[in-house]
Amino acid sequence: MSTVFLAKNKLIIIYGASLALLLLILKWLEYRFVVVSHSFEIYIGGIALIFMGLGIWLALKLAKPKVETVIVEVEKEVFINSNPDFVFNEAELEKLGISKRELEVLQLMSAGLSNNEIAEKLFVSLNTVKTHSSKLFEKLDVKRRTQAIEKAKRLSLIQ
Amino acid sequence: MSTVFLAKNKLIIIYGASLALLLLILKWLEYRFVVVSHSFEIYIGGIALIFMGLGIWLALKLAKPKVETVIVEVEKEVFINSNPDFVFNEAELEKLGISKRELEVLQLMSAGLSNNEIAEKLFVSLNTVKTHSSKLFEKLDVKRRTQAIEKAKRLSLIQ
DNA sequence: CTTAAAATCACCCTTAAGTATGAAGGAAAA
DNA sequence: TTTTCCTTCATACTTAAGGGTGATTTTAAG
Repeated sequence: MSTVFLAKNKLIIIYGASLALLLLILKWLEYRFVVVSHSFEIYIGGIALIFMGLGIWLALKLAKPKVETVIVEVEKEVFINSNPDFVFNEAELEKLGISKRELEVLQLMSAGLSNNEIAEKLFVSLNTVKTHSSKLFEKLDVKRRTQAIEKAKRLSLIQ
Repeated sequence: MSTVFLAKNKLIIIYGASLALLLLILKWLEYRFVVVSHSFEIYIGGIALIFMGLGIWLALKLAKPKVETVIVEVEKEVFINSNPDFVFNEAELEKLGISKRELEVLQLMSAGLSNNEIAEKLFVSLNTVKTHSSKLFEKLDVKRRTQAIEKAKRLSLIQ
């Protein structure tokens, strides 16, 4: 308890001790002043210097440290896989009669997946994916998946 | 020149002026001391307070600020699908070692053309297109043309 | 409760895509 | 001048993609 008290009030104790020491020096200087009567300016100068030093020390110890914040900008590239100004063209989707599952297949096609990978991802057979893609090509009036991707992107059916 | 000098030595000038003012106060207090002979302690206390204040002010003014480095990660959004502000990533193209002809094939692939159509358009044989596309896939580290298109768009190699 | 569309899957077949390997001419760099 | 890369093309082969047809089950709408 007492050690904690000492540690917490360390600065105050040091400051108090310093003041006591200063008073002693003052008394001694006063005595000297009485003996050597014409050293008044030196005495005042000493007091001034000591208290200025104390002020500096106090300020440096107690003042909140000035913090100069240096902002280092670290560029972190974030690839956005979605166009911010992408608006899904639901009207066109309905107009073409493309179903939910077909759209899913289309999106995965566009991501570069093969029919087999799409089948695995959607937990259906390869044949199912082929059926979906075939119907998709009919509805989009295209012949290949690459054309389907190009057209779907152009029509804002996919991002 | 003189204004610059004044600005640069502002602190020193202010400090000098403060010292001059203090000397005046000192002299005045000295006069008071002569008149009212028993106010010595008050005089000393005043000196002490003034110089301590000066010390504190000096310390606060002249103290070197602690430099705190704050690393701020600035997310640099890299949009890849937006057509209007498309910037061709030539650096990435060179980095991957993709040739002019390979880029042409890539662009036509992305437009939805088949290898045969690309061959016709570029007046080369189907085998040549296949060679180009194979090397393209190697360089892009992909396995299919749909993947190549997706990655190339992501890297801003094509629009 | 029908009915139609959607989703699922299968089989067979054709075509396209992609791999591997080799080769030859041309242009630019070492 | 040699070397390297690009471009071109060929053959043979494997795998993926796509078309056609038919069938079953599920789901949502009339």
